[in-house]
Amino acid sequence: MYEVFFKKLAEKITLTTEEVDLFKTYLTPKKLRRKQYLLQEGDVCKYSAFVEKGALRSYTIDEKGNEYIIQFALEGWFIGDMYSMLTGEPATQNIDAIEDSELVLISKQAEEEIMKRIPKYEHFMRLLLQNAYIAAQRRFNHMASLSTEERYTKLLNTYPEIVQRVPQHMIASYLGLTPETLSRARKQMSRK
Amino acid sequence: MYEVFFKKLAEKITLTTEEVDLFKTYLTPKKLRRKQYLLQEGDVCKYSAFVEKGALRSYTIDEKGNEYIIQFALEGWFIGDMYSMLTGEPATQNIDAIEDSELVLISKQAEEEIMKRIPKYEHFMRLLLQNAYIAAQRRFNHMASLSTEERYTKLLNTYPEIVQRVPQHMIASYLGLTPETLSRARKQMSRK
DNA sequence: CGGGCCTTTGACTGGTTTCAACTTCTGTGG
DNA sequence: CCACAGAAGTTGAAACCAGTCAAAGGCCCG
Repeated sequence: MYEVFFKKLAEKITLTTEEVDLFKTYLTPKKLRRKQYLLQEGDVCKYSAFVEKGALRSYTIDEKGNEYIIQFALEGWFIGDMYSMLTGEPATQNIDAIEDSELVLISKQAEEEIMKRIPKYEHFMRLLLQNAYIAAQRRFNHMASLSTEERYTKLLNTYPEIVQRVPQHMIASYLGLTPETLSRARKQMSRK
Repeated sequence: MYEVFFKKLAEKITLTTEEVDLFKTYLTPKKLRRKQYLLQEGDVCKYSAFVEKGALRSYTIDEKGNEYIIQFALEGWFIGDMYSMLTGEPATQNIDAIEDSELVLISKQAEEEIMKRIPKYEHFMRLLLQNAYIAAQRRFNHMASLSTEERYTKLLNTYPEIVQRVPQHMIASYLGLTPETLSRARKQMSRK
């Protein structure tokens, strides 16, 4: 149980078997069916979720019903509405499963407890957040400076798994495009 | 010396006077004139900088010479090319001063040392990164879902200081617009 | 006081969105 | 296992928003 999760931790920090056992007492497994919500806008986000298996997305919806995908999470990724979790305010994001998925849930209190008792975990989270922030900056920059085709190509090269497993209209949303525009860009590109 | 810096730390963690003294041995003050570079694309980023006074920006430049502003940093903010600093690879970002500024520099090694000797500092950085990441997600979302005018209004409400102190064409770049488009949007808005 | 940078304004262009129709794929129930 | 309904993807035409290029005015700084 929780293999992927502890493998992920092991990439950055080393835990004793006692620590692993202690750690596990704070974790909750959860399965999600395709299209099932982990979090709906308006609810308070109580858990950050680690993906053991499957694929999720987080997104917001505006007044007109348009979806804006913030993040995908495949195996080995964390997902959650950090702002809602931090402040206890209602979430602005929705999170649901793109495929049948298996998650590891960590509540806010659990996370704090773990960090207190296993400080290495805070170190791990700092490194993780650092990478996430760098990636966010880079994504931002690409969004601003690259053309439609370049953005799609970049995604294809950086995260081929995502492009393979996620429906195209969600990819479009993630890239800040309409499905029609992405479809046309792909057609254009295939002519080469 | 370093008043703003330690006030910032005190918002999240409490240091003893001994710890403060120890901390100071790792810090380097630096003054920057308006338009002076802290970091140029191609150089390796050796320091993260904390702004005691003044205003800086980080940005990238594409082949055509267009600038894309990633971040502003006023008093109390950190700035640096985290990716370059983390990996030791040449920076892709430029950082320069918008006003005459006073900085506190922390080298990568210094940072690691401090975290080892004062673990509370790693806690502080985790919280900081968490907020930075949340802000980045939110900015991203606004970029995708809001109109030109709404984006400008949002910035005006969230960071009025930035809009006041930073030249308009840099605001435009930060919002992902040309200076002309921002100028027209402002005109439009003033008609109300 | 002068020169250069910043901002504004105008005309034109082009890429993206929007709306609508059609095709293809998928999964669910009979 | 097939049939069918809904979802996903494609294609076309028209409208629109922002970008580009060019020029003029204003303001700041040396």
